[in-house]
Order: sequence, then structure tokens, then C-alpha cells
Amino acid sequence: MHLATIDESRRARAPIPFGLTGLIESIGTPYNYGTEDTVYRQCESADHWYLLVSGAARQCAQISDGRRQIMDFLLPGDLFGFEIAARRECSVECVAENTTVVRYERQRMESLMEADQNLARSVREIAFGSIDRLQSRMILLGRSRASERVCGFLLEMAHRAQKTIEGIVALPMSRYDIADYLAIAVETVSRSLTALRSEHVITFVGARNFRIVNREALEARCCR
Amino acid sequence: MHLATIDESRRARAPIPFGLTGLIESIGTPYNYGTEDTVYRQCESADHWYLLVSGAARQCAQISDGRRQIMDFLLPGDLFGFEIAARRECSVECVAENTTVVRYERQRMESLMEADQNLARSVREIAFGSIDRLQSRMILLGRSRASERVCGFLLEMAHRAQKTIEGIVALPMSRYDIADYLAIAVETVSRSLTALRSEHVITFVGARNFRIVNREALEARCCR
DNA sequence: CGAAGGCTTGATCTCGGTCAAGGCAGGTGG
DNA sequence: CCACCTGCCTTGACCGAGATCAAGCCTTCG
Repeated sequence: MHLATIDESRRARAPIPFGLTGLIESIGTPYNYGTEDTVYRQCESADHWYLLVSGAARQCAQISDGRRQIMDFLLPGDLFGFEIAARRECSVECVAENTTVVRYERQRMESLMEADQNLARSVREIAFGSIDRLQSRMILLGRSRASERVCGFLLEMAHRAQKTIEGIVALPMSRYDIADYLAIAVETVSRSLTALRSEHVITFVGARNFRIVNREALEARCCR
Repeated sequence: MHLATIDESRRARAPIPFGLTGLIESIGTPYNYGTEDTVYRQCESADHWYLLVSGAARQCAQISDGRRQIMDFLLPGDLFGFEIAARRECSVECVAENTTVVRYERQRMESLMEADQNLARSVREIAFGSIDRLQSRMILLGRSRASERVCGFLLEMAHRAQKTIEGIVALPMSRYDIADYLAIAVETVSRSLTALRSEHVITFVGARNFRIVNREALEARCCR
């Protein structure tokens, strides 16, 4: 039931959240990136907020042992970069070609929120929504098997992604990214996907596109 | 470095956050609970915010397989219960005798925030702070060994707890609660604690109180 | 005193991490 | 056009951390 929560709150804010549409031109600055480009790095000063408009990115933290944890994948409509601290906790790197983000000065947003109660409430709700999603993800990381995480991930992507022709869902990120998002090994991701394919739950169109063949089976495998 | 983040943001908001001190009398209603009492349950309607004043509580979600995940332990000064959804995602149950919370009507807080920019900003910062802490916890759950989790937990408790005489730190919650918080088995919690004790990193005063003997060793074991 | 719940310890088993290798597709240079 | 390389993905074999099962201990409470 919590995986559903992820999707609902996600869907609610995509593709472009609240009244930001009008703000994009007025106070935001658009930027364009390619694959593997960095929007910002861990420990840089955190004085901007961002809105991802097109493409995809990953938000990740480097662990001291060299591995990394991907906190979230950022898709069109996602607002990100509002740390409370002065420094970035995570870096944000693009995973898709031609990724566009709009950047807003934090100070300016602050004063804008003072003036505009609707904006203030929207931002608050986005923050609370993030908390809900993070809690759901905590359950996923804490209390589920590797194969369940993969199923949950596929359902999440299917729900968030703009559906293309015939229900084909794109996976813009690599298997390595998926592994670091779900906190399991690449090999395990691969094995889980192979299992789902050989049991006709999903099919693949190349390595980076899939289609759900048996949604019931997929859902049954994710919540345990 | 992320475990440190947990502590910092935590300390910043305890014992009583921002200007709520004045609000407690004016618009909040105090409630008193005993051990195992429920403040609210999963799926109840979510139209109040709460401030924990004394005692301790756990915020937890029930998983379909019967297990549970404890999202957070609530200690004095913690504000909780701001779901975006209409229904509670988690239940909150007290773990200590004589736990006091103050309840605020959400509607009333909303309108108060419209009037008081400082309050609005404070709430926003609390929310962003929660996000930071949740992300740190995600790293903990995703990318660390069982023994590291236990060490991190002890350090967190030592930092949050009001220090009693001679650096003795109370663990108000049971081993089962700790296990569900760290997403490991009770037996593993017990074994890790035993190991730390037999290596003279900590000592116990009864089962529910401990003292850090060798802080360096404890810190070295948690961040990997 | 006995019962119950919390805590600890031991024995066993299993999921998934790690190591190793091979397949496949796209890009580059001869 | 083919050979080669490189990066990504998949598959297999093995092993270990930790879950699970089982049992005993200690404290508290009726």
C-alpha cells in the first residue's frame, strides 16, 4: 500500500507543480545538460532551487567506502535542491541526453513565498509530499527482498513515466543506477529482471525499454 | 558524515522548536499517555499536528506481512503528524510511561502560518530538516551492515538524549523497537550490543541504560 | 510461587553480495 | 567492410552476513 503512496504523491505534482509555470519565465533561469553532466555537487553551497523540465537525473550521495546511494530519480515536474543546510547533501547528475532544468534563487523564492501564500502552501505541500515518499522508500529499503524492490521500482517507473506507444516504459538510467537506487548489486538487478521476463511478467524492447505484460503478478510480487 | 547530519539537525530543534513555546498554551491541547498507548493510528484522518513535550514515542508503519517499520523515534521537542494526505501514513505509539504531547488543529496552524511569516518559515525548515534526516536514514538502511546501524543508533541516542548523571544514556524503547527501527532482527541487535560491550566500547546499567566508554571506537564502527 | 514478556545465546539455513567470465551493441580506426 | 575496443548487461559459482528457529535466562508482576 505504501508503494501506491509513492505513485500518488508523485503523480499529483507532475508534470509541472503548482503555480511555478508562470514563474519559469519571470524569475527562473533555464539550463540544458547532456548525459553524465552535473547540475551540482555534494558540499557546494545550496542557494538555488531547481525544477526539472525534461530529461532525467539522479540525486545521489557518495558513501565513504566509495559506493553511492541514489536518493531519487528526478523526472519532469520534480522540484529539487531545497536543503536546509548551507551545503548540498547530495549531488545531482543527469542520466539522459538533453535534460533541462530551471534554476531559482533561493532568496528570491523566500521573499516570493512571503508575498504569495499560495506559493508558500504549495512549497510546504511539496516538502510534506517528499517526506511521505521518503518514508515509503524507507520501508522499501528496510523491509523487502531484492526482487520485491525491483518490482516496486518498475511499477513506480511505469506510473511516473509519460506512457509511450503501446504501454512501453523507458528506463533512462543504467542498471548500475537502478542498483544504487535500490541498494542492491547490479547482478541482482539483472537476475531479477531476467526472472520477471522469463516468467512473462514483463517484456523488454532493448535493454532500456520494457512493457508490463502481467500487472497483477508484478503488484503481487512487490508488497510481500 | 551523514550520521553527523542526523544529529545536528536534531539538536537544532530540541527541546522545543521555534516560537511554539508561546503557542502551546494559546492554541494547543495537551494530552498525557502511558506506555503502549496510541496517539493516532495508520489510516485515521490527519487533521492535527503534534509536539512531543516529554517521554518518548515511536512512529511506525505496519507492513502487509505483519512486520513493521519504525520510521522515527519521537523525543521531547519533536514536531510530528504533518501528512500531506488526508489519512495517516503511520501510527504513533508511546514507548515511555508519562508521555505528554500537545495537539494543534491543522486548520488553525495553516491560518496562523498565513499571518506569521516566521512561523511559516520555521515549519518549512522543520520539513526540510526532516527530509535531510530521512535521506541520512536511507543511507543507513540501504548501505550499512547491521553492526554499523547499531553503532549509529547508539550515537544518535547519546546525542539526542538529555544526558543524565555520569553520561548514562537512557534507551526508553525495547530491543524489538530498535530492531524495527534499524530493519534488522532482534537477535542481531542483541548480538551487536553484546559484542560492543565485551569489547569495552560501551557498558550497560541494566538493559535500558548505557554509557559510552570508547567514543572513538563507536564512531569508527558506524560510518564504514 | 508461577506466568509472561523481554533479553541473550547457539545452531542452521538462505538470500544476495562478490568474484569471474562471457555476450552484445555502438563507436573508432585501419 | 571488418577488427577491435569499450561499456553495459547477463550468467554462473561460491561464500558470508544475518534471518530464522530453538532454547534458556532474568525481571517483573499478579
